[in-house]
Amino acid sequence: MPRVIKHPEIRREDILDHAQALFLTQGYDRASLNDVIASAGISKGAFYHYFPSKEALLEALADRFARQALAGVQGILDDPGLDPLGRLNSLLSQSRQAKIETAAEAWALFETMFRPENLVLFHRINLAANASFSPLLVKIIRQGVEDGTFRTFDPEGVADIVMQFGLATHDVVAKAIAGGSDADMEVAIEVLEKRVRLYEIALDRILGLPDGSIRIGEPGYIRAVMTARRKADKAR
Amino acid sequence: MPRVIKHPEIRREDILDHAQALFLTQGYDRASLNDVIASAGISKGAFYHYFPSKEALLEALADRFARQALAGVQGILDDPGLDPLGRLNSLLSQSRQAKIETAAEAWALFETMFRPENLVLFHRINLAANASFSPLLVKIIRQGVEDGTFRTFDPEGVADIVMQFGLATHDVVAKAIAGGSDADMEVAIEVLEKRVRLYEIALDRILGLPDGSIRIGEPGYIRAVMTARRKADKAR
DNA sequence: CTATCATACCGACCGGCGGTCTATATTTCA
DNA sequence: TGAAATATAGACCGCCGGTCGGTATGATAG
Repeated sequence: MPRVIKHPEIRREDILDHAQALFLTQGYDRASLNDVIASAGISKGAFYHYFPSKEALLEALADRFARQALAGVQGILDDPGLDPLGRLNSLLSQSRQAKIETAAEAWALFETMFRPENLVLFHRINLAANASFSPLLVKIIRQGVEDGTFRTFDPEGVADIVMQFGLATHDVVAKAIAGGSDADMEVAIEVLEKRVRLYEIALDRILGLPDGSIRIGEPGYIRAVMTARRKADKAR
Repeated sequence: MPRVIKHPEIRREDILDHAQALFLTQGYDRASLNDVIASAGISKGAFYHYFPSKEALLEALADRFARQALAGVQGILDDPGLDPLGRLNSLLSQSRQAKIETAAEAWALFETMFRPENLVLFHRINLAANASFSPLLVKIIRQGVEDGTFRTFDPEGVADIVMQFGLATHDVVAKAIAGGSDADMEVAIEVLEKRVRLYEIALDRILGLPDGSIRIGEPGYIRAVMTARRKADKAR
């Protein structure tokens, strides 16, 4: 039987792909290394040739996630068509408004990301994302402070709060999505929209802006994700 | 050899004590069940008589933590000597101002709590603490809204933000403590105090209070913890 | 074309893990 | 006092992440 040898980088990405699928569905702890190598169709020796440990695999996966997420938004920083407030709003609504047609994917992600068995994976991704997003945010806020749009004595701190709110929003969305009946969903949507409004106003005031300046995502997005969920449920 | 049989509840607490010591020093994943039972001086059979799994042990530990933490503050809710703002401030500074003489303990806790291997343990504790603290916070904020001290349309949301800030502060403290030289420490203290001031002002504005109303802990607390750290370092 | 060597890969094997199970000791109380 | 309920012991199980000696493959130099 001839051994199939792919280009090293492709093989590495291959392993990451299979690991991602398994980790997201079963969790980092529950998906064993044997599962990963079986899924990828390689031997243990091959795996340990590319990664020094299961832990390192997790780390690489988190890095890849963060890099992909960052790639989608880093154009915002230098977009000459936007002022600082516009940039901040673009960044805040990016992941949400992006493409409503992928709401089903968004649901799948939310559904898996906040399951407790994915805590470790999620935490790593978060660390990596934080490390790449935070400087971007800080730059935007600094630009705004310089041109007088924003008022704050601690741009890094505000950036941290923005990241916290972003994460918390995802958390609330995940909880809303987890709900059962249609009535539950409507209530959850209301709660969620109230929460998002609170975060918007909070950021307005922290940055010394008039209420209504900051806009986090489209309200329709939540309903779109929920509808995608309903469809996915029916399909089962 | 006569078998020593303690009162069931005492035995359970005993196991929790030993597990706590091991989990906090080595982390939940690294400390094996065998380590726990060896430390507690019991057999595997005895352990599984009291807990259905290692996971359940973790859960019980988190619950105990949360219960202890809550016990220290629940008197605040009904303290007739405090108005809503006073209650909120008491709650916010409680864990910090409490007893400066235990700064060494506080350092030990911080030092261990934020180590990555304790992520799982810490997350559980946090969930449990959140579940018990949040209703308390919501009640206080509602009281304030009713008597006109606070202005917000989403008390639960504000409570969530308060919890977020509290956690983030701990995180920043932990990072500050992790630093190396004395100069590093001074810088870290400055950053931290700036951050706390930001959180205070943010909460002021979110709740429609004049700047300077909310007070999160004593500024001296941080320095006290840092000093305790320096002592502990020297002792080693 | 061939010898050489680093790279890519294989899978049996290892210690230790969380958890199960059967047997036994101890307590409780009719 | 004796039987049922509770508490404890520790050998054992399947599986996990990781190691290791060995083999196949590809690039390079003579």
